[in-house]
Amino acid sequence: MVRKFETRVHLDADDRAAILALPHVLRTYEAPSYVLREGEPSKKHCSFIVSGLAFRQKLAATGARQIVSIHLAGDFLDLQHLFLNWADHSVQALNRLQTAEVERSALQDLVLKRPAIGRAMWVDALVDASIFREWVLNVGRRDARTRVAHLLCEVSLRMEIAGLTDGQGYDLPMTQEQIGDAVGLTSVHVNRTLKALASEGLIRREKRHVQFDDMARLRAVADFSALYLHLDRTSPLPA
Amino acid sequence: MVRKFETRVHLDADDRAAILALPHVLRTYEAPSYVLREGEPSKKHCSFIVSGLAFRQKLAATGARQIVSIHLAGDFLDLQHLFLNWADHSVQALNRLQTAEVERSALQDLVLKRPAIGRAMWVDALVDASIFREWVLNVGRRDARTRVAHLLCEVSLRMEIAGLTDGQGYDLPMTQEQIGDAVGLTSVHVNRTLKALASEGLIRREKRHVQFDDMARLRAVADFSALYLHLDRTSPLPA
DNA sequence: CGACTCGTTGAGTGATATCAAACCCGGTGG
DNA sequence: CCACCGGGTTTGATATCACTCAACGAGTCG
Repeated sequence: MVRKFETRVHLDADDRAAILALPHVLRTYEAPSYVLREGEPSKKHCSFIVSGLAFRQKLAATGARQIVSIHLAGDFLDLQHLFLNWADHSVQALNRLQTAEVERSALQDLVLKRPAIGRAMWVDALVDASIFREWVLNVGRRDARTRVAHLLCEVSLRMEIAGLTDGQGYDLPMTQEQIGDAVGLTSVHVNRTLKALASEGLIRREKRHVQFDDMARLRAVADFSALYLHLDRTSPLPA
Repeated sequence: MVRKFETRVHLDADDRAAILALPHVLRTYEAPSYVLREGEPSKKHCSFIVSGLAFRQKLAATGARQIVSIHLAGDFLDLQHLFLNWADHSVQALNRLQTAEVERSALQDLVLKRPAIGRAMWVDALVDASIFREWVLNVGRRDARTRVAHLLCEVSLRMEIAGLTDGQGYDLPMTQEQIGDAVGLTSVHVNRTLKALASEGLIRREKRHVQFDDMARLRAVADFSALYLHLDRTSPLPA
């Protein structure tokens, strides 16, 4: 399962063995529990998602919450803190979440000493950063309709890639309040926006299941381009 | 000068030599010129700032611009793309900008094969990501006053650390429109907000020079905590 | 059958955007 | 030296998107 993540980025040689040899602990979290808390010193271990969804969040002084990214199977949860001393944000489970934990120091070693693995991790971290940038744009410069459409598109595509859906629809286990916190809107306004999208025929939904009939049109509305997800396999530099 | 950056993160052994041995080219950009353009394939070289300021930006379909981060002397400009194939955003000079360029492949090698250097670069990239997250929060969940105050605080502190100011004040070579694009507001509203901050005695300004009399109070207003900048030297894991 | 969380809807408000004009100032050219 | 120009700043008037407050409905859990 760790391997699944590795191959996604680009082929490795035999250091695949090194990864599989990593001692790891499986762990499950229930719905709204914390994997990591803002302000804590970094943990001794580093975890990534085996199944389920999680999100990163930060709090403003007013108490307002901002969800900063969403993660699904195959994503690292605290790669972002692998080399830092303090957690600058919290990570929380969105539904039943299964993670695999490995020793932080062991992972650091792997990353620093095995070039192929290091490269894979770099790609992962840089793509995460790219997503953050896109979110800054999303939240900073797009109107409500575009914002939530964009979120739906991103999650859809990433789920599809992770093999969790066929791109036609999926269950998004987020409350409208959480969606609002992710795109910088009120739950009330998210509700209205979702209804508007539905009445335009851009999405269909019942409960928390979302369905897309015309992804192309939705993407147009969402100002969505998959470029920032860097889905192309990164070459070891064209040599 | 490359060294300055390295020591900032944490001491290295003799691979300092490896860095200094890197062939590099100095280059200067004038005010509004591009260092990198969104959508381009990654360059053959990787540059970081010797002097001057630069910023990253992305465009929405409406033509609206979002500035996604600001960089000053010592910052890497395209570390963010070191292992990716396409630029997902543009980088532009804010004033006269001097950069040092090194071969991308040479840098990759260094990062992947020399653990100490790799660690330093990791820290740099992860801190950048942390700043992106803070910006998502800033733009998503704070009101105008807090947003621009926060931007002023961040730039001030980072400049101070880079030795470019004493924290009492500095020249911010951004138009109000650019400030707006950085915090997700209109230039008009930025103007009003700045005036409000000034009339509250939180900042003094003439032209583009900003002066702080009571940084503590400004930070309180800005909801600013330096935690996300991860200024503490990162230890190679407490061993 | 409460009690709770989440979703939905309405009415009223407010923060920020939009539009437009005036102003300031450094630069340039006559 | 002055007139003009252009980019940036400042200000006012008005518009609007999204927020707030509040209530109600539906589903779920004990």
